Amino acid sequence: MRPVTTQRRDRATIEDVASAAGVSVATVSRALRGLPNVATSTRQRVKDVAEQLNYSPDPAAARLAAGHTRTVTVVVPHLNGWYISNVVAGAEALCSDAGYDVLIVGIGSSADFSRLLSASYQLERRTDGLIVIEVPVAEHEAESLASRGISLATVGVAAAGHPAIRIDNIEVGHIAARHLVELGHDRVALIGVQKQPLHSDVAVDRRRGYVEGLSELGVELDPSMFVEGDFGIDAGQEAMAALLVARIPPTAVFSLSDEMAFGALIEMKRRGLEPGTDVSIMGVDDHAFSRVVDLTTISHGVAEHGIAAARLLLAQMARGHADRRASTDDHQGVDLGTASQPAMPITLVRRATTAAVR
Amino acid sequence: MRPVTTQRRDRATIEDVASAAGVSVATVSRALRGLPNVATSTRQRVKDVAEQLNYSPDPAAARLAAGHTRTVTVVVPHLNGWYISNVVAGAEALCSDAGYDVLIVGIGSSADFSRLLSASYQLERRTDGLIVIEVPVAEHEAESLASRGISLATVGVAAAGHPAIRIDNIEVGHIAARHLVELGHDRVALIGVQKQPLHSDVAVDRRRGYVEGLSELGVELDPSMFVEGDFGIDAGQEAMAALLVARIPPTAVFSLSDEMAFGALIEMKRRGLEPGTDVSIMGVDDHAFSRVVDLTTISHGVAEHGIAAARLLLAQMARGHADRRASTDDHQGVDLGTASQPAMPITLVRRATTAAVR
DNA sequence: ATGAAAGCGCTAACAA
DNA sequence: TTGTTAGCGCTTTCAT
Repeated sequence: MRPVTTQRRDRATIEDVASAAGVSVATVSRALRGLPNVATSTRQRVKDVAEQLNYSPDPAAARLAAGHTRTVTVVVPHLNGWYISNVVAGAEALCSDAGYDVLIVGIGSSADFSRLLSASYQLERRTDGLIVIEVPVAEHEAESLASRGISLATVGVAAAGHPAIRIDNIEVGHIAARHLVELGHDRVALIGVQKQPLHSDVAVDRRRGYVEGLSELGVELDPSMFVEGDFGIDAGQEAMAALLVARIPPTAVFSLSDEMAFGALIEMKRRGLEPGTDVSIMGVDDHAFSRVVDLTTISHGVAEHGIAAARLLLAQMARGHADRRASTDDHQGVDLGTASQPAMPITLVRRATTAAVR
Repeated sequence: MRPVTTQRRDRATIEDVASAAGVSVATVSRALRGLPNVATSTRQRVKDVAEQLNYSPDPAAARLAAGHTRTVTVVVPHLNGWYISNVVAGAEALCSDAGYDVLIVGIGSSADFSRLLSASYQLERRTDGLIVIEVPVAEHEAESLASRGISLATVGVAAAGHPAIRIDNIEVGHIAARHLVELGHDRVALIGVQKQPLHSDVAVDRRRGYVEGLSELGVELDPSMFVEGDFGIDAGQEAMAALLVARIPPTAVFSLSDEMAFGALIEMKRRGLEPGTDVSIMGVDDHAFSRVVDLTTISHGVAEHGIAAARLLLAQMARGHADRRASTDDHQGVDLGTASQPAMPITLVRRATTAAVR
């Protein structure tokens, strides 16, 4: 019964490997990291010894010495929405396959985000890259990141000079307008006018596209038919309640998110109204649950968005490495990130909650 | 146009603070970390200087020197289920408020988890504590963690000797049995027999409680009425389809998760069956959308579970610190973690999908 | 209460 | 191709 004192000294260090393989630590480091200028035979021997000793470099030591962290940070407004969880899932899978640790940070307000970026938080000492999901990034923030050597890819929002995964939200609005008008609706509402704490421009764009689409199709707008919503279920229910008591209620409503549409559905049921028959309603997201209630919606990738963002980020970080290796000299910081990717695909999914006006 | 070479040398180090405050680095370190044996005046001065210099310690350096990481790792089977996302959300919030970085790792198979724990991954160099959500932890794994000084708290699964947040899943089964039998059902089914890649015992326990409850109430069991399901929507739909084509279909079904119940609902609608009227169905979780379809379910905390787990973990880690500080000598590793917490509360939520048998 | 100095385990110049 | 060595920025004895 040995006195378990501490678990000190059972972990192999680079020196153990070096002496066991009969080379210097520098060679071990090079060999294991796939750097050039190592004889194939040496490299193999080192690898074998390392494996046998169960060695792998201490991340903290490597970070301290090398200056980068092999860590990516995923920034989200919250983790309990369907869309965001799925994006995170996709991003995490790819990053961790690529050997990166992935940190996650939930942002309650834009103040939280500033704090994350504030000099004193030492973000650049914690992470090599950021995947920011639906949290707006101000121009000076984007620049600050670039100048600090932190790579960035965004999802659902844009950041000047950095790659972004997004869908064409204007087009989303157009599609909704077209679909509803084709069904003969002309008293149409919208749920989801900005009211979020952390406001991105997805709401703004979808709305704009909707408005544009409607007027192009000659449909008159009634501003009172545009109601607030934070993209959650409850907001949707409240919004629908407000719409249904209007002097002249809408015959169709476009909800900027499926979740709000679900709330709206609750309210309709409460009032004995049949979706599609009494009032048409459609959302955006193709939430897993939309199929359950047969909600017409506009579908886009989810995990795909996370994967795509991760891919861009990884590429950017790899490029950064190369750069650093190549030119120790100047290059104006802010040109990283080939920016604007093509918009991700979206498609209208016609289901039962929208139908021709009676 | 200065040659932006690199962003080197604008970050304050502990030495900058030391010299600016006219003390040694050791004193700065003590002062800033709230250690004893620092004159109040000195401490204040150091703090002021640090603030002014926008100093904060480099995490990698601190980790390397101190041996712990101020990082907690959340381990999940996947991130796209409603329950798990919410648990993660709660845990993340608490841990990051406590000043910990939170890493997230998605486990595809139990092999992935073993890899995480394998000596060569150096988990103890990456994290101080683990929150494991619905990923089974083998006994030797739990011991290994304890001996390596990694704290552990689990959610939805147990790990010998470590605190766990859980609900009484046997009781969940009992509640379901009682509810259905009280409504007069006696041909009852169950959806969700284990079929998951990473199988915990929640399914086993719920089922067992259900079976027990039913027999206690004198209801006969038909094994063919127990069908597989991986807790997702599609599985629920398939399961329900199978049940409905049985020679004698059930009059009520208990789905081990709300999501599977949603799938079942789809199938019922597809066949023109009315939930509650034609067949009663209930789930477990009180998923956000259960309200939308008026699903009877068994509710439990969600974010609360994550928060509770985080709380236990933080306490444990704090205790670990104290221990280390107090006795540099022996103490049998595996006694950390006061283990078994009381089960978290659960409640039956009666809604429209269950009703008295006709 | 404070300081000096020895690492923590690795990476990256620079030499050889 | 390989080895030597100077850090990276902090924590922690051990002195004082």
